[in-house]
Parts: sequence; structure tokens; C-alpha cells
Amino acid sequence: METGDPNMAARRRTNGNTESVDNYLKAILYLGGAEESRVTIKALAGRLSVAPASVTNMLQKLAGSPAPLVEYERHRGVRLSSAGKRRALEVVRHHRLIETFLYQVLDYPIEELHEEAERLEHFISERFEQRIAAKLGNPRIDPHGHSIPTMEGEMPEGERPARESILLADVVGDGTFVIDSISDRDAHSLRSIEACGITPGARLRVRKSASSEGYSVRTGRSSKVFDLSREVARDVRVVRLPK
Amino acid sequence: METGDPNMAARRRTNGNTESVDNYLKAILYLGGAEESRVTIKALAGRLSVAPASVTNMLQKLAGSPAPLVEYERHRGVRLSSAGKRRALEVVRHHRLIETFLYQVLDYPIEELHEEAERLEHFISERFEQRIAAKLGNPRIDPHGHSIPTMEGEMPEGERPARESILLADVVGDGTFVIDSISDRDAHSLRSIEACGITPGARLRVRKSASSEGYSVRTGRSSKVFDLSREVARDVRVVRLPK
DNA sequence: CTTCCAAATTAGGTATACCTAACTATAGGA
DNA sequence: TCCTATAGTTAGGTATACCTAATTTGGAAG
Repeated sequence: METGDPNMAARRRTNGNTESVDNYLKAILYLGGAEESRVTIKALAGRLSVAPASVTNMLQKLAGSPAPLVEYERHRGVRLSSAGKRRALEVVRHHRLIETFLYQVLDYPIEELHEEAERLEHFISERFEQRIAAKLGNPRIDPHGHSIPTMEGEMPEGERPARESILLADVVGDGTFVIDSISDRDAHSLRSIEACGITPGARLRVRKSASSEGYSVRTGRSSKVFDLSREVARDVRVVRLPK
Repeated sequence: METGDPNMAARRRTNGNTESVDNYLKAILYLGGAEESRVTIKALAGRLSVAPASVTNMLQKLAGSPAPLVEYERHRGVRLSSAGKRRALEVVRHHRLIETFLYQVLDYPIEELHEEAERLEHFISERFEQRIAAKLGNPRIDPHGHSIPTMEGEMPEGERPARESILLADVVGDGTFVIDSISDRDAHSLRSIEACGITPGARLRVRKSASSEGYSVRTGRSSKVFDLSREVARDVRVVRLPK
């Protein structure tokens, strides 16, 4: 105990943004994609599970501040300002470092990483970030195969998911692949993915499943064959290996 | 990335309480002391750095809910209900486990433990709590010498700070003591405390300082003498050793 | 070139957790 | 006993971040 938090009124985070603002920035970063194109209000509303009106409000506030985090024009969507992008990447860095830490140091099951990281990413200090990064040897890739942005707020070279990666669900015909990354969205899906030994960097031999809509896969040098549903195949990104 | 937090509206924590509610409960626990006596609105307002009117409001809300966390009567102060006490101890457990973890696993300097723990205590999951506890070997004492409440929400036997402990600042005459615990309130004070080798469990030989209002102390079997101000001596609790 | 519809915006409202200012109650001293 | 000072309470207001309902806008289709 012995607390007495003189932290005061504002529900601000380490950085000065609220949790909510961080989430808007992350969503814009994600939806804008590599080209950083304009993001629609509707798309944001969908991703954040919030009414479109709420999005308009928030964006107007963010764009109207002295050092705006977004560029917003009525009816023309929104994109991150460079300050906004830096901030968004910092939160993503937190998220992925925390996931890596939970996985490697605290032995979390892979399907529980996301939820915990999603909460904690907003509340850790600069020091915490640096200590876990150091403890992990400054990792560049998280347990799902995603690149961890640098401390300077940039996506590192050799970005993952790689530009040339495709969804396993989009694979046509048979072939051999390297597993690029897996989505952290759906815990249930992650369980099955892990169960077949799919892990970023591993080799994956794929054959369009005879039955069903799915895929038959073998990982690494294992001869064990697993069947994946189309649904689950949407959560795996792969890069085709030249035969 | 790949977030999409369907976590929704309410800014609720793992447990179902807001950060703010948690802080009220902790403050009542602390101010009520071992006897769990009624706590005044004024004392709470002071501890939480909030206006008395805000305290009244919050207590009315907490007392009026279906499963009240506090017992509150107009003009007669407040105490925790048993549910409230359980909750408060859970948060304290989080706080102290996190401090221990930051100290032992992430090599935080002792004076930075409190601030980080104060933020994170509200946001960690049950799983996180259990994993760090396991990693640390289910510690019973935190780095400041305070008892860590059990998972069942009770203060363990051999409670620390010990009932018979006194403030170093209240010591009269010379003597030998065991250091019981140190306050985590003031980072500056913690620095000086650590600098003289004061650490929970160590032996402390005390002599009323010739000059000044302070105390001359030697720790363990060291012959090095340090001078502590009265101010700093208020942050150290000791138990007198029979001569 | 108009029309219409989906997308966006505005208007007005909710809950949380604060605040200040004004009022009231209680308890201790004269 | 009474009476005032201090503690506590009520009333009314702020900011954040949501909501729904009503309105506006702009671009694609006729």
C-alpha cells in the first residue's frame, strides 16, 4: 500500500494520450495499410466497434488539436500525421514486445497473448518497454511473426508480414511455403494453428484438401498431415518457396 | 496489430471495477488500519487528492450498488464490506507482486517500483498475477518489506509491517533493531534509504545524532555510519531487538 | 444532369468521475 | 445549553467518450 497517487484527474497514459486515442491511431495505421491511404469513417467504426458518429467526433478532436495526430477532411477520410504514425508505432511496439515477453518469459499459451497485450500496451512506461526489450535481446519479431517497430518508431527492414506474403486461404494448387506470420485475432483459431505445428519461419507443405474446402498441410519435416478449414487458413500468411 | 478490441464501451478492469473504485478501496483499507475503523471523508479526500464532495458522491454510489463494496452512513464515515476488503487486498496483492517482479526480474531501481506498480496493478489479469507469482516462487514479502496478501484475499500471518514495529523517527535513545519495512511513497527518500544499506530484515544500530534532529545508523555488520534526517526516518519501520 | 443512397455529419443525450460553491449537521468548547 | 467551526452534503457544472436519431453530402447510376 502506501499509495496516494498524486497522478490526478486526467486519465492520460505514459505518453499523454488516452487509451481511446491510442486505439484510434492503431486502427488508422492498420486500415491505411502499407500505402498509408485514407481510411473511411465506416471502416474505423467497424474496426473499433463504435458508432460512425463517435468516430467523426473523435477525429475532429484529434485533427483540431495544436499538434494534430491525424489529417482529417470532412467526407474525405483520415490518415495519420507523422506524429500520429510515430505514436501508433510506439503502441504497436509495446503490444508486440509485451506479447513476446509473455510468451518467452511468462510461458503464456499463444492464444492468450493478444488480450493481455491489448490491455497493457497503453499503461507501460518507457522504462518497462526498455527493460523487457533488453531482457529479450531486442527481438525484431514477435511470436506471431510480426515485425516489432524500432524504438525510434519505424517499421524495420524486412518487414513482416512480408509484402510478398499471401494468405494461406488464397493459395491455389499445391506447393511448399515458408510460414510468414499468423494472425493474433482469434484465440480459437490460434489453438488449431499451433496444434498443427504452424509457427513463423517453419516450412509448410500444402495440398488442397480432397474433401471439404480446406487445406491439408504438413509442417517442417514432419510427415503428419493436418486439415485446416478455410476459416483458419485465413489467419496464416505464407511465402511461396521456389520449387 | 490485428487488434479489433471487441472489449467495448465500459472502461472496466479485469475484475469489474474501475481504476478509480480500486483506488478508493485501497485508500479505505489503508486509512482504516488494522482495526478497520471507520474512515472519514476528509481523510480519503486527502489521500486520493480529490475534493471531499467527490468522495461523498463515490461512496454513495459504492454503498448503493446491489453488492456494496463499502458500508457508508451519512456523516459517520465509511468502512469496507467484506467484498470490498477482498477486492482491496487483491489490488494490494497485485501491487506488491508487480513490485517484486520489477525488482527481481526486470532489475528496476527500488525508487521506481511504486509508480509503475501503481499503474499496472489495475490492468493485469488473473493469469498474469499467477504467472509472476509462480516465477517468483510465491513470495510473501515485497522489496519494501510489506506482506503480500494471499490469493484468497487475506493478509498472511506474520503480517508486515509488524504490529510491534515502530517508525525509526519515533525511536528514543540508542539501540539495535531489525528493519521491518520501508515506505514506498517517496522516491527521493528511498534513494537515501537504500544508499545507507537499509533493507528489510537487516540489523540496524541506531544512535541519536549528536548534531541535528537526525539519526546515526549502521546497518548489518558494517561499521560505516550514515546520518538520516528525521524526514527520511519517518519512512523506515523497525522492531527493537532485546539487548 | 438529376436523383438517390450510402456514408458522413450534426444535434442532443448518457455515464463516469471529477470540480466549485453553497448549504447543513455534528460535536466540542464556552 | 447553545453555538460556531469543521466536516460533510447537495446542487450544478466540466470533460471524455460513448450512444441514437435526424440531417446533409457527394458520387455512381440512370
